[in-house]
Amino acid sequence: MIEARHLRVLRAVALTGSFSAAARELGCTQPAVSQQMKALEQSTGTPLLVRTGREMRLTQAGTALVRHASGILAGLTAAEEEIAAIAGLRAGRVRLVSFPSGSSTLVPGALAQMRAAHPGTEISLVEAEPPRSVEMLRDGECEIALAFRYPDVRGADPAAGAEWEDLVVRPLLTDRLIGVVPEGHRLAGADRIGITDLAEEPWIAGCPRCRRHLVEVCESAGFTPRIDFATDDYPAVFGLVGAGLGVAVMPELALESVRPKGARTVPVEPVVHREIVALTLPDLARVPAVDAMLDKLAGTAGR
Amino acid sequence: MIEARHLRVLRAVALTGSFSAAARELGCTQPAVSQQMKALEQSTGTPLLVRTGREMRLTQAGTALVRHASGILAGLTAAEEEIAAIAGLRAGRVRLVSFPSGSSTLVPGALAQMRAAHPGTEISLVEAEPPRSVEMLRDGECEIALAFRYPDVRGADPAAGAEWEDLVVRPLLTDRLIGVVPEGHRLAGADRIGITDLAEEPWIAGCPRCRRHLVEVCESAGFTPRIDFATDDYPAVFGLVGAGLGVAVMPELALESVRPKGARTVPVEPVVHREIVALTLPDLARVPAVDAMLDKLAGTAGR
DNA sequence: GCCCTCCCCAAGGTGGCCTTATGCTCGCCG
DNA sequence: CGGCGAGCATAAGGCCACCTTGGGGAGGGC
Repeated sequence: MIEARHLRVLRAVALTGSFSAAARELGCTQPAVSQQMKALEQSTGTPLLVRTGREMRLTQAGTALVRHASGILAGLTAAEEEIAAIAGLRAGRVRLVSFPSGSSTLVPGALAQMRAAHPGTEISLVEAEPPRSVEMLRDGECEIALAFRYPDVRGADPAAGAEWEDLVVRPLLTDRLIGVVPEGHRLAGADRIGITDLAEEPWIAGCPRCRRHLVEVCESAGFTPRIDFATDDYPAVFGLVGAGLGVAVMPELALESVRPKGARTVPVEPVVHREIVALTLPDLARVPAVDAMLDKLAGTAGR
Repeated sequence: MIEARHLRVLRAVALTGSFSAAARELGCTQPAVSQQMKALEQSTGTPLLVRTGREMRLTQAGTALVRHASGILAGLTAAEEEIAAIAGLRAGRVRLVSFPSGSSTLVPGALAQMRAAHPGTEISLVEAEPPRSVEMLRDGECEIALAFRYPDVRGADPAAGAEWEDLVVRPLLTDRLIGVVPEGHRLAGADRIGITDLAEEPWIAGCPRCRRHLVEVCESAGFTPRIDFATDDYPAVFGLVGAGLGVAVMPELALESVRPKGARTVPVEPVVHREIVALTLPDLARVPAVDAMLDKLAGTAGR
């Protein structure tokens, strides 16, 4: 079983023509070179070097091995360089999965920072809502999943925290839910409204996860919301609310990129927070490009 | 510094998808694989594997390394196979240097045997007289040198034995010198003649080495030969003797391939032996093709 | 003839590698 | 829901490989 170390030594010997010179070039002592060559000859089972006293020559097998060695060692250094490029952030790919309102706000800034700081890296983005995005992360389809979670409302959902316990959870920012009512609504001009003020209204809910949380919040406030519509699309929510079909709550982050046409936003009490986090696998968190991207995401979220 | 052993293990892990399966395939235990992979990740400085609990996946750096590994390991096995072919006599080159009367008698038979026994080997032949052929051997221009030597006549030539003391000397056969006289010579019909019978004759000597030995033999017999001609070419010796220009002695081996035209051969006393040997370097004697060729030479000489 | 270089050899110490044994987690199944 | 098997990590122990130091021998150059 030929080892790369043997080939490096053999090449040095073939190049310099002596054990001592090879040892100097390799930064070790001459007996070390001598032993390596003996070991290599033993592992190949045939003499590779001819010691004539004055000079060191290669046998036919030795020249054949040196001929192969150049290619093999070139392949090895190429591999090492590619790995080093990935480790040194001169290359590397990060596949990011984000939910829609995250990809429109957090991601672009972080992506720009990443591209500026490490031009060699490639960041790709796919949109998916949290349950699916975490699945993708576990299935190896991405390196980072942006997700969000709501705090336990009734303490009855231990799975919310346990769901990610084997993942690296990096908090990015916390936004809050804002009420959305039609322009002509009786509460449209209020400074703030209580959630119970909307108990009798028809609701327009968001994604399944948000919808479930909305129900929990309302139920802990004492009522069950009547949900007439559900859509992931925030402009659609505004459209529905603006058409007077109901009320809604919406993450503050979503407001940054959607114009509330025909609707008014009003802070809601009690304040409901939504925590936005970046998720990755423990091993992937140690990958430089992933780690750097997490930093950029956190940095973008911090501002 | 990536080692070939690491790549073999990594490839097995990537192929099987688990450490245990890789260990079974490699014929070692699972902790061994685990340690190897840890060492490899440490030497590359970046994670290569993602342990998700259920399955083992590669990171980008890992896939890059596996991609390189296939080429590197292919190169290594190719090198090992070529070496094994040389070691197993399915390939290999032996450059033979012989003196003329050897190459016309010993060499052809040995070469035919070698070709029959090991068709993959290549044997080349160059002619050179002993001092030069040994020099070629030492200079790496051949692997085997056929040479001859005469026993010490006066014990005054320690160099004759010392000349080859750092070489492997393989005796092939011993022939003897035969006297050559013109057909009409007074001793042409003798059963055998003493060397002193030729003390007053003009001599035709051979190569420098043979000539020197002739002088030594004659001087130890009590006279100094008068050498009128010297030539390496045995047919020329016969021609000169046949023309009555002198007498000569000649190795018995040379008579096999030269017709003694116009001259008669007569055994000479005291019998003078010439030892024909194959020379090689100690390291080269361990090269299978060289060793096999030495065997064939000895085998041919034995018959 | 002396010296320098180069190689081999032997001995000692250190580190790596493999093994066995053990604990843990996860997924499966009765 | 608890048992169970598979798979990985870790720790400890033994062994081997490797490197270093020190000494000896041989060859070439001044």
